[in-house]
Parts: sequence; C-alpha cells; structure tokens
Amino acid sequence: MKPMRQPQQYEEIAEFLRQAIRSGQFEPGDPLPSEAELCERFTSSRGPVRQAMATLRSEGLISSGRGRRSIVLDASRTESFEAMISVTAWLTQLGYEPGQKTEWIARRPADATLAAALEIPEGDPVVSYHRVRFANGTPVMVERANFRLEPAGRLVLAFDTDSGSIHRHLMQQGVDFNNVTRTLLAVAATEEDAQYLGVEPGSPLQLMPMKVYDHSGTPLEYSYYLYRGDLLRLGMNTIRGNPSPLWVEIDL
Amino acid sequence: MKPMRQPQQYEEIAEFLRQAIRSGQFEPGDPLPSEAELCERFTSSRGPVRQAMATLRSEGLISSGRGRRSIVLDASRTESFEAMISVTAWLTQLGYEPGQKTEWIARRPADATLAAALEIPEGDPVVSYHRVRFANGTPVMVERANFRLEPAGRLVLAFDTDSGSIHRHLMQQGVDFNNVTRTLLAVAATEEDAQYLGVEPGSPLQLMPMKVYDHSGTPLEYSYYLYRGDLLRLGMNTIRGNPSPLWVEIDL
DNA sequence: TAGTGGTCTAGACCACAGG
DNA sequence: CTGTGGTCTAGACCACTAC
Repeated sequence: MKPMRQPQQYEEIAEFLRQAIRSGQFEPGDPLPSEAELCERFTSSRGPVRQAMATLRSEGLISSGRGRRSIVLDASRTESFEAMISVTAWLTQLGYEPGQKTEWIARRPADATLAAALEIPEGDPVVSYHRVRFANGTPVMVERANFRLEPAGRLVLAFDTDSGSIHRHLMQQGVDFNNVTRTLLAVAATEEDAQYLGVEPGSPLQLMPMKVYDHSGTPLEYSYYLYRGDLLRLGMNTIRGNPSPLWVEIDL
Repeated sequence: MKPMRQPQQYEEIAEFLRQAIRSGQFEPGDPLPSEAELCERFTSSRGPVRQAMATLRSEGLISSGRGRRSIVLDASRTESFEAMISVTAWLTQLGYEPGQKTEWIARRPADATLAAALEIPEGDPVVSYHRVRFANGTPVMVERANFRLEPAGRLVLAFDTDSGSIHRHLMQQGVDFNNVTRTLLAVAATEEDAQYLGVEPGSPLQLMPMKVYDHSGTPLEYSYYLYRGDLLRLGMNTIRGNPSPLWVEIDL
C-alpha cells in the first residue's frame, strides 16, 4: 500500500543541508558550502547538488546568486504537501493534539454549484460532511467537504470520520491527490459558525474554499474551511525569481 | 539603470509553452509535447527543456510524472515577484486603474516593535507612511509601510508617494528586494480603518503583515496591508512535491 | 515492449561578486 | 584576478505508463 522509495541523492543532499540549517549549524546570513564542496562531500556531480539547492531555494531557506555563495535566510517553517492538504498533519506537526467532531455525513445528489465545481452532471451523487476541528480541545475550524463518489467519496463513507485524517487515509488508499487550489477571504461569522467555533456572531473568520485535483486535472474534492481569524494566520515566503512555499501558524 | 538581460534558452522554451497554453493551443487535460520533441524544436539538450518544465510546474500550469506526458492543468493566473510586491503592478495586471492617497509620510525614530522587525537599534530613523489604495476609485486597502532609512527610506522620502508604485521605483533605483514573508489573518475593522475603506466598523478585513529582505537577509521594509475582506481573495496553488505560487484576486 | 519523464555524470563556458 | 553560481551539452540508466 505504501511503496516507499529510497531517497534520491539530491534528496539526501537537501536533507543534509536542511538539518544543518535547522540545527543552527548555519545561522541566518551565513554562507553555505560551495557547490564544488558539496560535490566532493557527496561524491556527486553538480546536477544533484544544484537540484538540492533549488529545492531549498523554493522552500525559502536560502538565497542564491551569480558570483556569490548561497546564503541562509532563516529557519522558517515550510509545510509539506501532505501538511497543506491534511489539517491533522499540520496540527500534529505544530505540536497540537488534533481533534474532530463530525456534525453529519451523507451521500447526496450534487446541486448546481457542487456539480459545476466537481465537473459532474447535476444530481450525480457526491459525499459530503461537516466537521468541527479542534486543536488541544479548542475549536479552530469548521470543515465543509464534498467529494466525487469515485474515487474518493466511497472511501470517505467507509471511513470513521471522527477518527482522524481523512486525506491521509485517502492517499494511503492510493487516491491520486496531485494539486490543490485555494482562495482565502475574510468573512463575518454566522450564528451557526459562531456557535461551532465558540466566538461571537460577526467575528472575523478566514474562509478558504479549496479544490483538490488528480494529476489529469479532474477535481476530486471541493471543500470550504472556515478558520477563526483571531487564531490562525496564513504565511507565505516569496523569493524573487522563485515560487512561493507557504505555511500555516496557529496561536492558542 | 535597467541592465536588461537577453532571455536564456530555458526561458524562451518556458515562454513558448506558456503562450501555447494561455492561447488555448493546449486545453486543460491535454498532453504537452514530449521533452524529446521540445529538444528538437529548440535545438537544445534536455537541460533547458527540463528547466522550462520545472518552471511551469512550479507555476501550477502543468503536472508531470514518470512514464507519462506532462499534462496541462489550467490557465490559472500566476503573479510575478513584482506583482506580489507591488500593489500597483497587480492591480494594473488585473485590469484595474490603481490609485493612492497618502495620509501622511514621515521620517521618525523607530519604536521597539519597528526596531526589532527591521533589526536596527531603537530610536534609529525609519521612513513611514500611511496610504489608502484604490482600484477604479474604490478604496480597497490601507497600506502602513516602514522602511529602513538605508537604502530604501531615503528614496521613499524623495518620491512622490501619490504618483504610483513605490516598490517599482525602488527596484528600478537598484534596491535589492530579494524575498518577502507575509502572514495573513482576519480582523475586525477599527473606526479609522472603516472610515478609510468605506465599510462598517467591525467588518471583516484581511490583515497582512509583510517583511521584505535583501539577498543577505537584511530586512528593508516592514509593512501592514489591510484589505477589505469582502473584496479581496488570496489564492494559492499547491502541487504535490512542488512549491506553491500564489495569486490575488479582486471583486469589484 | 516502446516511449516517457526522473535522475545522474562529466565535462564546458559564461556573468558576476569579491578581494 | 579567482571563485562562485547560472546555463548548457551529450551522453547514460532507470522507473514507470500505456499499449
């Protein structure tokens, strides 16, 4: 069920550098070893070394440029794809005890909005649920999820949604989650949301609609996450000429 | 003042593919040409072709994998570094007429918070301003910016802050903006913010603290952007095994 | 099984930063 | 000027997909 590749050479180099940075062996502002030195140390050609550096650059850990050594920026947190897609994963990673309470779960026909988002005919079955998510017992978000029946929905129905990470389970079952698009907006809490989250109605919340696709671009999931605005921050690190990893932090 | 490199080969290949995708020559779900075909077409080895593909992948335009052709995901918007750092640039890019009104601008001593953020001694001079930003005449955000005196602040003081993009100007003057970290949280509008933005006090707003660094990790700017939550959405596209570019949309 | 992208090697030249 | 990272070539082998 889990094939488990052995790490490639560039991954080992990247991990070595990540460790060295996070462990404080290199302080922010310090120059990294040169590519030539890393080639020697790992008995490698420049290809893997450069791929490792590119990875760290895209994670926002280092800054590179012609003619100068690469420099450590800071030990800022970068989330894995799994942490970005699974609330359980990132809560755990941040050191909080994740919890969840399913309000309801159902197989139901798709309305117009859902059908459009999931690119299925209106009325086709989808699997939906509402869950409240907790960190150390404090409610932090409301999760309103909708899955295509195939391949994910059927597995969701068969899963105990109070027992932990659905997304982790689905990926382990071989569901091909490839990419996610999200948007983020600030809204005022409705009566219902306020009650779930233990805040005053009208309090500022982060609303995050999110769509998960497989590798061929077929949407598998269309969900809304509703975060307490006073508790959660979304972070981003954008580097010139490079893509931007991002992370989520939580204050309790 | 603007050196203007000529494009590298991998950039030409990437641009060719971007054009082909955006122009509809390839629909979402379609396979791209194989790497071998692109090598022939551009009389190139695999290196540049793969670098171009990696770029598009990190922009969220395509999805790749062993054994299969790369597939077009969709023509989703990806912002350049400049658009991410300059409000003027992204408003223009979205087809809106950017506007700004400076409430005040000053050279002043740094308080404890600012000194810590900019990593300078408390009391050292910084340059600060408050601006309200408009899109097609509608107020959409409040900008509270603070710069180190060197190298950016001095240039900010000498610039007409009602005339357009400060960040573009600074970069043209050679200021080394290398990377940005942002966080995002939902807050309720204060009286003052509400008045600036033309909303009710207590309305949900997006608060985005942001810090801009040069290539060596020295913070040059520490600012707060305050967006109307009902008007602006932040978007992200995260691909498995890849970094996440992101974009900002606006509804008017 | 044929074709694909993922990884790696061993060279090369260049642009640029720094002493 | 020396050393650095950025770009490119021309090969090679492998893991995987699709047929």
